[in-house]
Amino acid sequence: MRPGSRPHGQRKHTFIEEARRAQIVSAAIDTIAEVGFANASLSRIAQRAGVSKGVISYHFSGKDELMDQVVEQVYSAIAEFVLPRIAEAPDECAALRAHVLAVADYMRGHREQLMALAGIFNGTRTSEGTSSRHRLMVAEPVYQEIEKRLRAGQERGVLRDFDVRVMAVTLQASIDGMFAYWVTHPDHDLEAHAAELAEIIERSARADPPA
Amino acid sequence: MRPGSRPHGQRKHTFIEEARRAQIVSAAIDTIAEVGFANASLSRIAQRAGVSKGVISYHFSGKDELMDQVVEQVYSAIAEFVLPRIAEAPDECAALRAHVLAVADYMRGHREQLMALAGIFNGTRTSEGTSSRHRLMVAEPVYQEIEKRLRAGQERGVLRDFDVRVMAVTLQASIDGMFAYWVTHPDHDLEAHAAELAEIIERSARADPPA
Amino acid sequence: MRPGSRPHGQRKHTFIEEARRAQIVSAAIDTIAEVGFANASLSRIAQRAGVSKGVISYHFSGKDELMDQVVEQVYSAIAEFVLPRIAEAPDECAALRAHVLAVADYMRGHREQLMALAGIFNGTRTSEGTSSRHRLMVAEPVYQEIEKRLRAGQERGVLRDFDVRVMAVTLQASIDGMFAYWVTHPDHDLEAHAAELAEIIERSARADPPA
Amino acid sequence: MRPGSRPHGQRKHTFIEEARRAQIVSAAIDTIAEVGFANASLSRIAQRAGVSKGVISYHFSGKDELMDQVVEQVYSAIAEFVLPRIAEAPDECAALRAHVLAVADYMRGHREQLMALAGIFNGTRTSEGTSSRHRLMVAEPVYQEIEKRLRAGQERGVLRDFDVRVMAVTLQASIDGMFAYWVTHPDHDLEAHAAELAEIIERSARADPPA
DNA sequence: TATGAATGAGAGTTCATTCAT
DNA sequence: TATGAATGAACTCTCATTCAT
Repeated sequence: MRPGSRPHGQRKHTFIEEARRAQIVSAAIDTIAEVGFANASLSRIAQRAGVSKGVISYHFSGKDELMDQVVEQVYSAIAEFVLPRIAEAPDECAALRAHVLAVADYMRGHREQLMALAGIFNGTRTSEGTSSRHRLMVAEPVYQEIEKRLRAGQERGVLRDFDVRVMAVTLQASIDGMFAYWVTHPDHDLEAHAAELAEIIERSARADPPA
Repeated sequence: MRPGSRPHGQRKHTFIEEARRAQIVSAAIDTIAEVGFANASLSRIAQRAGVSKGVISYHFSGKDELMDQVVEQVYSAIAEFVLPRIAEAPDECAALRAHVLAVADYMRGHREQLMALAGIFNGTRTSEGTSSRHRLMVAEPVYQEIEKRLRAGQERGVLRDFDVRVMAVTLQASIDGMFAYWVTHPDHDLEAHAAELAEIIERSARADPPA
Repeated sequence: MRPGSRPHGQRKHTFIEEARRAQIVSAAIDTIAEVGFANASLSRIAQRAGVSKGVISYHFSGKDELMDQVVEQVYSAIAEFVLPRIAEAPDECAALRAHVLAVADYMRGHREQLMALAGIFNGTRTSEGTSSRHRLMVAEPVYQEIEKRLRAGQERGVLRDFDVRVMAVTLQASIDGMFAYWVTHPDHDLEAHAAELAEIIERSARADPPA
Repeated sequence: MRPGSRPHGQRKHTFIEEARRAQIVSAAIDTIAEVGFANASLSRIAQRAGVSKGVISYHFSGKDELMDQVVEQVYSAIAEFVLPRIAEAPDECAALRAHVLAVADYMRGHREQLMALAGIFNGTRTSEGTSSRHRLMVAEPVYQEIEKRLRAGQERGVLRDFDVRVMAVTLQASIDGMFAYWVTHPDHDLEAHAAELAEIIERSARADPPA
């Protein structure tokens, strides 16, 4: 709508434009993490960003686009951190362990970011009523990589013959659960939890030893 | 502050009173399932129930109490269905399988109910910003039973020496994940998923065979 | 309206009917005194009376009539107490003193009643915007008596030649002020205040001594 | 809780901002004067101001702040008008007269303003049920000045040895009563009333002539 | 670009009143 | 007579969005 007048669409953004957007996205993350998605009004976000409310409307087509940007940015950061760790793994079993441990590592350093992510997914409902997402802490490219590894592991005989989709969903859900538990129990030993979870996953996925 | 002569407290409720409450709770469940917790206003709920907005205020002290009732009712129903199935299991390993399969069975028949439950938990934020809950589909008494079984299984040597808390959290998260995946993929074979998940859980928890 | 079906108009009331009305009026007084007129909903009044909300609507045509009854009852009680005390006064000057002291006496024993009265007058606005009343603690018959006495005193030369209306208004306002001050300063010595006020009134009203 | 980026706190207000606030305060005064405090909803006030309801919430933190502003503004205006008139008085007796006459003068020109003031004080109840105020038409600084004058007059022997507090309360109440009578009897001669009242006050307060 | 101002819809809640039983 | 249930309007307040400057 109203072409040219607003930088919302697929336009090329200027540098200063991008800086403002990043600043606002960052303020949104902090705000959601602190007061929850439901209470993260544009007013509050603008206030935290130190800009006026109108600025947000100027740079984003609406609250929805802002939230989309938050999600995108957080997912990019996760993938950038986690993917290399998976890549280093010598085999598929190790890759699963690496995934769990890497995400836990990332959690420790980005609690707020991830709380915002969770807040958005939990608070945003599609018109059909429920979040269109069934996973939180796992970015799309990471998910793809995991599925690929699971299949490769099965082909190489390292992993047993489970349903790949179910295993992937379970893995992600377990990671999300770890995060949720940690958020509600801040003194919980995240590292130990990750180690235990890695063991659980490995045992559930690895091929039976030859008789 | 405390409202007038409304039947909110621990009063004895008449039959017709209880009927209305049940009707409203039911309308709330349907509404949340359809439009999500965030959009489930009292107006909409009342509209769906076919009553005026004031009726809800008359029968419940506020939106919070209504949501509490929804949660309570759904959890009661889950526990009533799942606990006996667990109880029938011959040993701890079977109990874990039974749990997974029972919950999946319940899901199939109560999709909307559980979507509402998820909606409430996801949409309700504490003042600190995130849901105080880290699990959804597992009612408190069921959780207690599972922890007890895990410990008993370890003592009897049927289950290996994992961290009980982590295993319980993972189990619940996996079940929640199964539900979330099914909700976003309605054609997904829930029964098959449950069977796969049960296998995953059992493999991750059972004791190693003697060498 | 709806003649015969409701006992609101000038019908003859049965004994039990009157008892209920008195009970409700009494509950209204207590409620207003405690929570203020603005917060004295019919719900709360009914609750305090131990009856259902509908009973009030049955016995009174509406909230307005109930409030009218409260005022009427309180005023009757005041007049019944104060008029004899004025009547005993030997002369007009003494009558003014007697009035002030009698009302103060009554106040001490009927704080709540009078707070309710004040609450109603202050809280009820006519459609023209302001209370139609300019005095509170002085019932109509008492007012008439005072005006009569003031005039008589002037005719007999005991009181000086002031404007009777202004003096009466000032007298009433001073009494209302005494009550208001006492209500906001419960430890205030009401008896001493009344004595001082009587002196003030007498000095302002009595005839100058002959030169 | 605290709202977004609204200009409520101790911010520097722009000129246009102040203009709007003044406009809304003015509309509030008119509305309260016309329909009474109890019926002066934000809707009505906004309607009279010719703005939307939200504007009030934008410029004031809530209804309470708006009412506070009304009171503050009216009291400031009263004090600004009355205090100089008292200051001009040659002695304490004249100061009392000046006070009464000045307030009456002010009333004549600001009927609506003062009706709004009365409406707010009468309509606003503390949790204990009654207005925390026992006087209306007398602003705090004026009250202080009066008490000071009364004491000074006693020390100089111009005024007799009454209880200062009681005299001050009575004076204020008499003024409030004059206003209330005038409001309910618009044709009443306010100037004559004030003159009579001044005489009443002076006679009640001045020292006895030496024998 | 950025802002403060304004809007209007919608939220939850309270309440006087009505009515079938 | 008395009740509990229901109504619908009105309340204050919040918020995403729009727009003139």
